[in-house]
Amino acid sequence: MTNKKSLPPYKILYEQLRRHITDGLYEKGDILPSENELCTTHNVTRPTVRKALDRLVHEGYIRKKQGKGSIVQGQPQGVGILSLSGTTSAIGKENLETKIIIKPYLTTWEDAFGFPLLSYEKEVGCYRIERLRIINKQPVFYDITMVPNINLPRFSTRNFENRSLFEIMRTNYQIEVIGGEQKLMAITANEAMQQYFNVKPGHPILRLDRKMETTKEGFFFYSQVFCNTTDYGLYGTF
Amino acid sequence: MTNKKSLPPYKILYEQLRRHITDGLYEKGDILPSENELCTTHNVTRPTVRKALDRLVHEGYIRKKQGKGSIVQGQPQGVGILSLSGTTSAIGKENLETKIIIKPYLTTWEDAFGFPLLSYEKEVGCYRIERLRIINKQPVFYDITMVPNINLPRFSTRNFENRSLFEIMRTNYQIEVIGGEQKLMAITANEAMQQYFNVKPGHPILRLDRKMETTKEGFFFYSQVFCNTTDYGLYGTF
DNA sequence: TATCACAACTTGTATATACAAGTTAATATA
DNA sequence: TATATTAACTTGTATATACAAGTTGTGATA
Repeated sequence: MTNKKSLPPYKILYEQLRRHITDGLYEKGDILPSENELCTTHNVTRPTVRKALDRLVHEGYIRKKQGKGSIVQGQPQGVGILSLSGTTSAIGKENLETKIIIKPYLTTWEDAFGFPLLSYEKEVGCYRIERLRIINKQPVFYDITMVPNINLPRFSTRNFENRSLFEIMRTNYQIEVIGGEQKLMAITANEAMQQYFNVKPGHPILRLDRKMETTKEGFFFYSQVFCNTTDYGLYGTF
Repeated sequence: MTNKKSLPPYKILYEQLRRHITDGLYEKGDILPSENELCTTHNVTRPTVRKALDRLVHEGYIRKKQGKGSIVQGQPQGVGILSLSGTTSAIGKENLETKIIIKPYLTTWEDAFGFPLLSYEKEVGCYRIERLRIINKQPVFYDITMVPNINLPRFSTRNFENRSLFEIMRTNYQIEVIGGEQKLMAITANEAMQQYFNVKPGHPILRLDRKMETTKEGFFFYSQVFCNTTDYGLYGTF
């Protein structure tokens, strides 16, 4: 909360409502307080409230109905392909277990999953982390993330077990994902995938390569997610 | 243009700017006229202009930079997984050829690709169409679309060859896609896919099942897209 | 010619106000 | 008790105005 006061009021309201939804204070189907009510309780005017709500609409948290209210959609689901969420918020914490296969370590870049790197990114090296996501005791996602080594104190000593990388970036470094690019393709399982997902050679695997753009100018990070979609496809709303 | 006059001014402006971008009047990197300039030329006020521009930002057409201007990003790319675009706008018309394998015909529903159907949807039956999308002479997408038979005069006689279904819905029926749900998974090629994509058994295929929600209340349509991603993965920004 | 300061532009954020259009609740009447 | 009408709520759309903060261009000066 150290720098919350410096945020514009519409962002404060947006954050609070978003957190209320993701924390379950509002459930799917609930109706948020009306715009007028939010004006009163937050001491702002209606255009400010509407700007916060519009962003919640844009990100899939709520849906508005003229004359009725703002209806909670619940948390947008689907691994980041459809929203800015990371895997954790896509699947939901209660069903997802994150296992750190390789803790973050500082290294030089391999390629950034096919995305071109800028020269200063190459210079600073990156933290590389490998994780396995398990849903109901079943390995479903294997992902590799590379984060450039730019002003990330104590990054490699943080606890990533069962925590969202997006949340860690956001709360510890004030770095928020604001967009990015991604590529999707179907491949067959290589040996690492066969091992992690316990599947046979030839098993189809979904691969998602992503370049995340952030609020910190010139700071991108990269991830590659392999998904065994036999039991859990990727699902999302848009 | 028959009902353009009944649209609110911010939507008219949004539509015009969107079309200017998709038609290539503005190219990636160009800067749109300033907000003040758009106020003058469209005889509206700045909040109205900003609402139109905000929607363009939201959909990935432009990016705003404080003090500088609204920078054109070009058309958002990536098959619908990341935006409301259909396949045609995702890949770009010049590289994409759409071949109608089975013209739209009225039929009863098979299941809607795993999405539950409402009883009135079952009652009215649907138009089913199968298409093959070819990029640089190479079949890449095979898709099946089912559209409920609700007030769609002359639907089955329209020309879908090399045209966007989204555009046809939009211009002929004033039905716009406003969101939806989708599922993604990796499978191996079945016999139809082996034939259409000219691939061997066991070849990995990306499957995308979608339920489109529209501006017409209670009107959804459904599609299932199979992608051979060997040469063309799905790409998008978000 | 280069540099600095300032003006003039841009977008970002916000208040205030008003009316349109949709939904729901309350009240009157049959 | 049921129905219809109206009031009171909701979101949708818009104008007007003001100041903050970022970027760029212009003019003055060294």
